[in-house]
Amino acid sequence: MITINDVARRAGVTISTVSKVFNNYSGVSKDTREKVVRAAKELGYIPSKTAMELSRGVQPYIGLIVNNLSTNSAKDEYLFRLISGVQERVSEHDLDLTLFTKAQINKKDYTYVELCKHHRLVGVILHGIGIKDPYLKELLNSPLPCVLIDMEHKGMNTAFISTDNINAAKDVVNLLYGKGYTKLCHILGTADAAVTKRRKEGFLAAAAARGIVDATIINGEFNEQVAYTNTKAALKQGVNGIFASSDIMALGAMRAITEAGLKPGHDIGLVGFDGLTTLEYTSPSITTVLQDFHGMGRAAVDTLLKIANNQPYDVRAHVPYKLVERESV
Amino acid sequence: MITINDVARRAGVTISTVSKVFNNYSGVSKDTREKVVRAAKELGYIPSKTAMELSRGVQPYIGLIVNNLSTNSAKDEYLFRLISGVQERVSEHDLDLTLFTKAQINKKDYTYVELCKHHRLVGVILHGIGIKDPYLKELLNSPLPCVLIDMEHKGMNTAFISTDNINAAKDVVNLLYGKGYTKLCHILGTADAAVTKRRKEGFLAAAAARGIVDATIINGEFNEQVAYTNTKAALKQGVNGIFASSDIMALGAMRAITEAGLKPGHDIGLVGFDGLTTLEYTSPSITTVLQDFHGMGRAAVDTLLKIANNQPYDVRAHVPYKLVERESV
DNA sequence: ATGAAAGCGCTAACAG
DNA sequence: CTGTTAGCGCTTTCAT
Repeated sequence: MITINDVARRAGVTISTVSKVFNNYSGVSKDTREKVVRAAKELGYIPSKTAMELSRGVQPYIGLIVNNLSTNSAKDEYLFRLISGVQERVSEHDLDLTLFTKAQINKKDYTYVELCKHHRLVGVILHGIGIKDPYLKELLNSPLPCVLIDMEHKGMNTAFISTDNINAAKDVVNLLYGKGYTKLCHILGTADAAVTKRRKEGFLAAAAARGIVDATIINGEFNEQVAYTNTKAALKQGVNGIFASSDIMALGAMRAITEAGLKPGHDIGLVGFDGLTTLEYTSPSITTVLQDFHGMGRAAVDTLLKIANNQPYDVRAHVPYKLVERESV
Repeated sequence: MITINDVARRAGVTISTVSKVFNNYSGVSKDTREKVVRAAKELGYIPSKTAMELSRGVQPYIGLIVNNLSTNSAKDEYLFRLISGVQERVSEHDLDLTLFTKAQINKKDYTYVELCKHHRLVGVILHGIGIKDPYLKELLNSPLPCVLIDMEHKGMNTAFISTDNINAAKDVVNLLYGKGYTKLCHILGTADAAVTKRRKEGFLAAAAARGIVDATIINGEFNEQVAYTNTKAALKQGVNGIFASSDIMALGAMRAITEAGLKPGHDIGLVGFDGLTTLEYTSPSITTVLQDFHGMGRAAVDTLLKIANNQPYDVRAHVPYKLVERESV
């Protein structure tokens, strides 16, 4: 490995001069600078990031912890968008992203705090970690900067980022209502998820505002099959405007609807939540709330750095969503 | 930051003893070991990865360079699977994954080789980097271990991993033929992609084996719209068995077919390539070749480490695929 | 079994 | 402007 010493020797200067050149510091004559640059190029010198980090004492890594990376289901799509947004913004800040999954961390029985310290993370972005996680609390109560995506646990240096689930849900209800679907039904996600609660909240508020008090609420657990089964039952009760709390569940609902001989967008209105590409290609295509996970990823990085740098930051931030109207309403 | 010195002081030993304890070396009495462990725990000591790396001189990172992470199209799905496989296997080896995109690298005008050196990569896995890339050649000709996914450029410490595109394409043809679709049409991907060539090769070989010499070949450029347009024209020529070189193009072809008043799986056979979830949800659902990108990611990591450790490795390896038969044939 | 000391590659005062 | 020197936190001989 070519080190700063090799370059110094070749250029006939000392290592501190070489260091100055590579850090673009002033106080190096043009001549020397050129000599150094030439020597470095000839030797193919690349500064060691490790040594820089150690001597500078900086921690140029941002962690992203997600529940699972290999579910192999369609809903991975938004996780991908999240990763892509985080990665993009991290690299714009000249930092590196380090990706972790919950399973992998647990296997090494690290706590999250230990993980962050060991990996020199300035902070960590979390997604899909349930509050039941034993180590989450410790992390949130530590001074380590955290940004939670779609989660709402309080912590000391913690911020939340999500879609404005309440208003999005209201928009959905208003859309359904506006199209004449008034026998409303809401398919819930898993009960402990913050997004489930918020969307339900928005749904109920908007329904009430329209004078609807007999809306049906069923469980879907963010699962296609469960949504399918329960929708089937709900259809027998005569609902005609279904708002699923996730696209996966909308897909299940759609199957139930079709099998019941009904036609979404005609006899019945159906809206999902997430923005999976797949919903564009079904027949009929399904209306959904398009969440900007890429944007959330970017925002999360910025917020994290603000926290880390003791700058003022919003504890709760929303990223714009878009209600995409398709054939199913 | 708590360092090894703090622990040593507290435990009443020297840092070399602490180091030995944390590396599980022999030559430390049970008593001392316990003292050290206790002191470390009390202080919340976590060893610095940076310092370990520097003093050991090791490079525990594996790079994954992809063309682009933010295309926001359905085909991101397989990229996600690739990342997830790489990440999983990398972590099983107790290494870290560092993710790069081509755009981001170019912006910093690094060559890939420089990037790898600076980021202390033991090697790099590449996907979607065109041979026209000016820095790719340099990388391949360097001693740096490389594994290429779906690419076929030779290099000095380089291996390729992909689906067995030729045989998969043959299987597709045989399936279509077996179902009675004999007026075959193949929609090509972008001309310079290795996978395009291989799939075409398989298609032609299998068609010829069946005595079909008048197969239609059209361009699709891995683009839904292009595939749609060209399929429309091909349909007028009377083709009835279409093999698209990617699922995205199959989606375009499907639209053309439907608009022409034909019914896939009835009047016409349609098969895609990739395994996008979306194809499961279209009506009719579309038959496709399911590629195991997760497995490719895992295999890539293993191969990379073999190259890095001077172990024998297969320059070319295939990961099993699965022809998933659905309603479109 | 334990400790002293050199060194990994680089940065950053401080001298000259 | 350039060089000297003391770290950064840890590993690793080599003595003791």
